[in-house]
Amino acid sequence: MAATAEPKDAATRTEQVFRRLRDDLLANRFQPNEPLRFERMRELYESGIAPLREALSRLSESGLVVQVGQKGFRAAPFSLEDLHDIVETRRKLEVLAAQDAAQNGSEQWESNLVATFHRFGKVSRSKPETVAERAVWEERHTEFHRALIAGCRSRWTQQLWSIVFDHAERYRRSAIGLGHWSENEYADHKLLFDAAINRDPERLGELLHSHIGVSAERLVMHLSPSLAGPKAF
Amino acid sequence: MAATAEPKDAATRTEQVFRRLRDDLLANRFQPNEPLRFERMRELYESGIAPLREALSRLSESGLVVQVGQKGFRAAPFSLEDLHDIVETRRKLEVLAAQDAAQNGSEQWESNLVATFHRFGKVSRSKPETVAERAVWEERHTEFHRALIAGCRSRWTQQLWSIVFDHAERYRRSAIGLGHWSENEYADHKLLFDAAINRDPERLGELLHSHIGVSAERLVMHLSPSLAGPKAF
DNA sequence: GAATGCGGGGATTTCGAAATTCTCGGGAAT
DNA sequence: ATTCCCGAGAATTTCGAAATCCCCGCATTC
Repeated sequence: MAATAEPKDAATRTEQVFRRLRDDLLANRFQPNEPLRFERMRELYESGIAPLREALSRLSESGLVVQVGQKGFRAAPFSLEDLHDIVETRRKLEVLAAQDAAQNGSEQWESNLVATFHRFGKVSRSKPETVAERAVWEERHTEFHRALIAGCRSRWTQQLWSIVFDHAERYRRSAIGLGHWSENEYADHKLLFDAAINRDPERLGELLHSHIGVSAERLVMHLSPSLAGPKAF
Repeated sequence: MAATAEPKDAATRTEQVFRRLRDDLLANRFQPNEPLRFERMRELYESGIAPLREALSRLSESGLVVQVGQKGFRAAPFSLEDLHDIVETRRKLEVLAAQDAAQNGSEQWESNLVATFHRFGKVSRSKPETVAERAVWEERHTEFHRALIAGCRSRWTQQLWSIVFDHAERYRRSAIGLGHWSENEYADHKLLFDAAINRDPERLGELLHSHIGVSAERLVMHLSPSLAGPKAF
């Protein structure tokens, strides 16, 4: 048996396509509202139509793609209104979940959070320059927030949080290259980390609330120009 | 142009299968954890395999069915733990959404709520006896709760609420025939309705919190015997 | 007797093509 | 000039069968 458990068999082709498609969507490798035609998808993902349709169907259920009538699939559109809603919904869920984790998280949650924050810290002390560095930073950042709420007792809250966090990440990553970066990413998250480890739900809630709010404001500032058009996309 | 908008073209076969499958799942016409084999599904829904797989994929994304490895699809299992989680998550979302609706709901939301409560009232003054009556009651009940939060400004909160409410409804309807019915369904919902119309978020929140809590307790009492087994299903 | 390896049967998964539907430009009628 | 209709091309949707994989019983071996 290997060191770390690796359940990622990538068993079925639908699964592979689903994961790669989701990655590409979150990385904005498709334009918002761009039609996802099968001919092109077949080449891109080296698959028949059946697995593609299944993966796209699943993604349409969580809103990353939209399926119109008999007109196929498109990458989900962007809009300032949607961004605002996403952020607010994520904020409520994450505050609830994190506070519950701070109160009821297990020993194992705590130690996993320490390890995850350590990994996040290593890539957050300086601004990521290359695309690859930025991708790693995003991964670690997501990992940290997930680890923060992983101690929450409600599986469903975590599941719903994942959905809106995905959408938030899609917006966030669309601002890469627009100079979207804050100098105190590390310090901000350190505060969250400390409040969680100190089991201080009150403070953790306040910090999270403002952290998400501030990040969102900065994001809206960067994205407003491109999203302000008359039609939402 | 017809009187009321009817966008239900039932255009694509996948859509039809999806809707019917979802209905059958919510009505517990499949046993929890029951394998959903394609041979049988083909006969039941008069469809090829492709639309079935797509519908099942979408349903697996929201958790009504689970897809195992290369072993196909099953109806989602039941467990007391899951029920508890569902109820708590729904409670938080619905309280948040309803309070926002009470504060910010439009004129149109208000009038639609009146109409919906009227329809609900007509079937809630006496206990539904036949299966058909009970089905109508469930429909109107869902309609009322949806209309209550429809005034909420957050589309995403409403969307996430829909997911957990579906699961809650599945549990609730599994208790039909076990004498699961309360005499004061009408009175309880009348209080909610009044608080919403009076734009009293504080009171509406409290009422909803206890309404969902009480309903859940009664439900757990009825379902505990069948769900208490060593294995979750 | 218990554990291991091997096929047969059944079920899922995937493919390639047929059927259906939509798009869009050109032409006729008003 | 504008509107409406129609048909060719293109794209989606659906089907039936081939390919693949899993379960399970049985024989073999230690």
